[in-house]
Amino acid sequence: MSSYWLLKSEPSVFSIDDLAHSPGQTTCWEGVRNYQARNFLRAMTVGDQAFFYHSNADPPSIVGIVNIVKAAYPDRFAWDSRSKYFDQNSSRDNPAWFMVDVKFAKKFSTPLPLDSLRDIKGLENMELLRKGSRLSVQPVRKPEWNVILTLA
DNA sequence: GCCAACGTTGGC
DNA sequence: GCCAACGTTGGC
Repeated sequence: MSSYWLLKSEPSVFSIDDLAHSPGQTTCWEGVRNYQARNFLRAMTVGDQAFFYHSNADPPSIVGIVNIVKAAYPDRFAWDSRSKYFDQNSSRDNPAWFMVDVKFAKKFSTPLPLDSLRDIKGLENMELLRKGSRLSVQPVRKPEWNVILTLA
């Protein structure tokens, strides 16, 4: 039984087009530095799907779908002192942070702006729409997934 | 640019 | 263990 997720990225840093133009249309999803988000990353399995969300965008929107193609493994950027994701508390012996690999699956012909999702029936409890929600990796319930697919 | 919401840090 | 201070996220 596969699961559904939502991944946030600032398009000025890494957009869905960047992913589509990456080698093999695949990238590692590095830089998650929040424990709850990390735990969701570790719960992912190959075959899971995720919405690709553009945060800090105009307008912030769900823009497509990616597939999880590699389950969680240590985030090596946490070990790189030159990386902005460096964390001295993460060691090779005892990694604190993890990443998965995601592959481009689909770009919606029309993005779904955050604002347009707020009054959609069936999305009332979606994490993305919760006031103050900041999780960059979040689970999506199957009914929510299906509602959004229908919209797209 | 503002600021609300949230997570983390560290003094006590 | 509490909580104030601080830093970050991300919508607006």
